[in-house]
Amino acid sequence: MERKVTIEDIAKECNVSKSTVSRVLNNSPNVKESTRKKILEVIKKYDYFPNVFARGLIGKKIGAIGVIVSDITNPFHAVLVRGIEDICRTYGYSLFLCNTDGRVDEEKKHVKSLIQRNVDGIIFASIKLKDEGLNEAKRSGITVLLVGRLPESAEEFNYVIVDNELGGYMAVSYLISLGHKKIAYISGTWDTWPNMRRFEGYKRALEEKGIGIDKRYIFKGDFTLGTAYSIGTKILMMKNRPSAVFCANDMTAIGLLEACMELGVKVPEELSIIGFDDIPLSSFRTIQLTTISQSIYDQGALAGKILLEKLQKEDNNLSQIILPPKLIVRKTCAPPKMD
Amino acid sequence: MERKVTIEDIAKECNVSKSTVSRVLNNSPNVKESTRKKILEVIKKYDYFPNVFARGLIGKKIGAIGVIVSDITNPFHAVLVRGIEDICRTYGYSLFLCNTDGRVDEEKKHVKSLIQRNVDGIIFASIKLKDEGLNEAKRSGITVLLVGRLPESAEEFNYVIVDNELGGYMAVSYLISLGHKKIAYISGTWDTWPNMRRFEGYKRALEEKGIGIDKRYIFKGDFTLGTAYSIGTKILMMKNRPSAVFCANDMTAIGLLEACMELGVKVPEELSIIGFDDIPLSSFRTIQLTTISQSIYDQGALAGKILLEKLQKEDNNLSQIILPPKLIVRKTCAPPKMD
DNA sequence: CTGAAAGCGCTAACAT
DNA sequence: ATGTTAGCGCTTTCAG
Repeated sequence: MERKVTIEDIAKECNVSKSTVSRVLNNSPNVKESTRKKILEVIKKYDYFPNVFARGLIGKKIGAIGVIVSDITNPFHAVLVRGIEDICRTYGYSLFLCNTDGRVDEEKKHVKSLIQRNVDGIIFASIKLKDEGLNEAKRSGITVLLVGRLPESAEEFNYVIVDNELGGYMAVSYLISLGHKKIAYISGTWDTWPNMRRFEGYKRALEEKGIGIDKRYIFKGDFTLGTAYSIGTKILMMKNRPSAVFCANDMTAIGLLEACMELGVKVPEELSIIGFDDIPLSSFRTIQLTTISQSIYDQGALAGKILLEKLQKEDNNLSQIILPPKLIVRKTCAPPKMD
Repeated sequence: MERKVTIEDIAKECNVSKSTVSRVLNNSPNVKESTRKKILEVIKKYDYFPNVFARGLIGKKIGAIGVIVSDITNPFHAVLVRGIEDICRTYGYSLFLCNTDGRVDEEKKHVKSLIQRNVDGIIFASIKLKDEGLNEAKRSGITVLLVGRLPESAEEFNYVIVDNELGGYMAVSYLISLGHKKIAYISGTWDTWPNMRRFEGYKRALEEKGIGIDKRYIFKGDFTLGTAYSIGTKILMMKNRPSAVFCANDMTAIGLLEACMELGVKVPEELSIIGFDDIPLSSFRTIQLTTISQSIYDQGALAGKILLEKLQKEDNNLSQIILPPKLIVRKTCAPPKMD
């Protein structure tokens, strides 16, 4: 448990004042090349690093950001966080992980704690349509960035998202192009940005092709496998059963898939299923889900990159990135059975 | 971007010195009850919290720990981290997440950075048999705790693990009790504590029942689905094919399952498969893997709890907890086909 | 029981 | 180009 070496120690060893050491630490140009070199050497020799707290105390950057997700156990969030963390590492940043389970009070607590810790930035991955934590963060002056989801009004925020409306449109258009007309939607948690946007896309595709929306084909889920499973069994027992289902996310699709398995309904022969997200699970050989890809990892990495660049350059311009979704054709969609 | 309220502000408002405020902040007994009450009130009124950096600067606890995993994308780690984080939240602690991809240099970097940040403790979830980062952390005087895996010599560390040898023994004993004799093992990354211990269990079960070890039935994998899949196809084409396979972890088992699916081998009728870990995926209706449960979430939560208790009580005794594994019977094991 | 003052390690004026 | 000094917010002797 060795005493930690301080800027003073380095200064002494080099016969300079700590200001000079501080200057080379902060890349000030006003240092003679020879002294800079020497100081750098000694720093290396002692494996010295500036004390984060002394720095933090005077309000400087501390090289850490917070990431708020609803549940790291959800593969979508895990992959997203991984993308962010990888970027953090290359920039020498550390990452505070916060799980909220989608609860506003937990989110607010986390935001408060992150503000106290004076993090340089916060990435929100599980924003609500109305989000208090977000506003609190904004008010504190911390740079924030949204990934994957948007709140009601996002004009004044940095964000990286994929075009969820377009994704929904693509999914349903694909189903239609296969010949489907009776296309159901199993929603995610209703009052949520991704669900809204995907549903918009669903409606647009149907309307453009003159198919029209049948309310009996719209089911309210919550993005979880369990709920989707029970909705699935209901759908499969309907008299005028849909021939295809657009699921609000992959977990929902997989829940439905399980219901099919349980009831002996063949996919895609008797029912086409398309999801949204492209989580790792969806490409498993046992699943092979056709879906709309969000490029989750890339989305996370891009979000991290944009935030950290912004931090380093002290760039206060807004970055608002909308990525295109991608149709991933696997094995759960086929033309409808003629009957 | 309101100015932050400091201890000075509170002191002024209460007509006391900041020392007194500091005393109530630190639960010193030497404060008159009435002044304490008043100070507490004002603190609440201004929603004041002590500056983390000023505290950190003088070497006090900062209310944060680091968690080092190899990959948060791996469901095992995601669940573990979730367990830890939930406990952190109830204790008001923050959590630094570190991914290493199992690389020693990355781990060392992370450890260094955590030491610099003066975290109160570090939880290692992906320890190597020989682990430099671990020793570095130990040397720095930070409280460390190991979960799930142990290094070569763990006498001097806190840990929470499950008995992996016993788990392996239970898995293989179960297979034997079903009537299997030709039992293969697909290993994890060989030079790794869980793999070693599980393999020991495999051997003990076989030897105790007088079956003996057949080297042709031992395959070297690496805990990943992809590798397991290719090993799987090889196993299925063997002339004297095993009737059951003990897989070093669930991902391996699922890889093998996929190979079976691809080659039309029926599970469990033609091949029994048992895994290890019980990740969420294993209980999916499409998978229904029989496996050895590690109670991952509980393990994480317990680890977090023990570490934080230790931190709060400044308890330096060693805690070494060995949890029992549990056999989870689902649908991938059956008696061997008679031939 | 309470206050004054020193000091944690660093940066940023301000001098030189 | 470099040194001196004040100060960030807190805890902790040391006095009273």
